[in-house]
Amino acid sequence: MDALGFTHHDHQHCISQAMSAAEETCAEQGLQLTPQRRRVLEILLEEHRAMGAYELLDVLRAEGIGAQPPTVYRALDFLVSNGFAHKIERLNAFVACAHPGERHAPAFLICSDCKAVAEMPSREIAQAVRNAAGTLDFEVTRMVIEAEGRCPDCRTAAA
Amino acid sequence: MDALGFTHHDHQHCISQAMSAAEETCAEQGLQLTPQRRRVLEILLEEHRAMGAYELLDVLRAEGIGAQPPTVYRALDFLVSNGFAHKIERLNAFVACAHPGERHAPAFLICSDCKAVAEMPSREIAQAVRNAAGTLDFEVTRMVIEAEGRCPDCRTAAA
DNA sequence: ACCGACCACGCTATAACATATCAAGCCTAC
DNA sequence: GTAGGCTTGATATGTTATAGCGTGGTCGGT
Repeated sequence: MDALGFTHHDHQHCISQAMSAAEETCAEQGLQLTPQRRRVLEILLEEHRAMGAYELLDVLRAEGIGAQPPTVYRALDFLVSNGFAHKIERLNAFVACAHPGERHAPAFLICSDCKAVAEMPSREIAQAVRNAAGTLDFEVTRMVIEAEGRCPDCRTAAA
Repeated sequence: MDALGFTHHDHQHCISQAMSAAEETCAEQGLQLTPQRRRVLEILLEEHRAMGAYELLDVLRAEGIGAQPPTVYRALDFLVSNGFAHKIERLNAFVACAHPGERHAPAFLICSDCKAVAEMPSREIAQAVRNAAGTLDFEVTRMVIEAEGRCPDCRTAAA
């Protein structure tokens, strides 16, 4: 199951593209894409789905890296802070960003059946949130937008 | 700090009103508002803010109820499932519903400074989410909409 | 009255997620 | 070369959530 979008595509291509984008952004902004950070991002891109921190930890350990929870959380903090990955609050899990580089409020679709996660267009949603918040004189700095339901594949399968 | 809305109001009134609404709804739908469930809802209404499950547990224990984590989580499951309370995913915390009875996709404002939580109007946001999901042929059954930022009081205080 | 289905609850244990803290290494800038 | 900042390693602990199993109560059918 394709977990970043519900459409199929050239997987190797999007991994290398995303890694290049990350390298470029880090170079531009003086951020250090260290081996751990790099590897965690690669894993997220390879697996192409939402993964828990401890699941990532297992992967690192399987590779012989004697990692501890803080190692993974630190890498994730870096990736999330700099827009290379997002946290899915509903799942307490993390996913590689589908649009690195672009400034955006992330918004997700989560399939209850197959657990796939996709980023969806969020401009109108973000605007609606800011409007609603504005009526209460509230200034928004960050949004969590996550919709749960059934992805096209699972709808077809269930029908 | 007022945690259900950012406006002040008659607190006792909204507690009794919400409890009545809950009783009525349960009676209508054949749901059992048992003592635990009732007490947890009351606590949420009284405290009028987002509370963690273990914080609720502490309150119950302080009252001499020898509760365990599953006790609280079961009560919360019931309340959330039936629309009497909501979970704030961003905080891993729970809050009494500000509009019990009304069918609505909840949407929240969370103040980063004072931690107050308010429900905001969600109709337009919910529609925008459904629209965006529709473009990916995704059927939405549940939404998490949470905006973090600064509430009017804290904005004023900071200025 | 008895039985079985269903539901809520009590309890123990443990899983899963996340952070505090302190020490050590490594750049690089002055 | 040494001070400061950033990254890492390592231990421990804090916080949130669920699994699993047994008990008792209620209600409808017989």
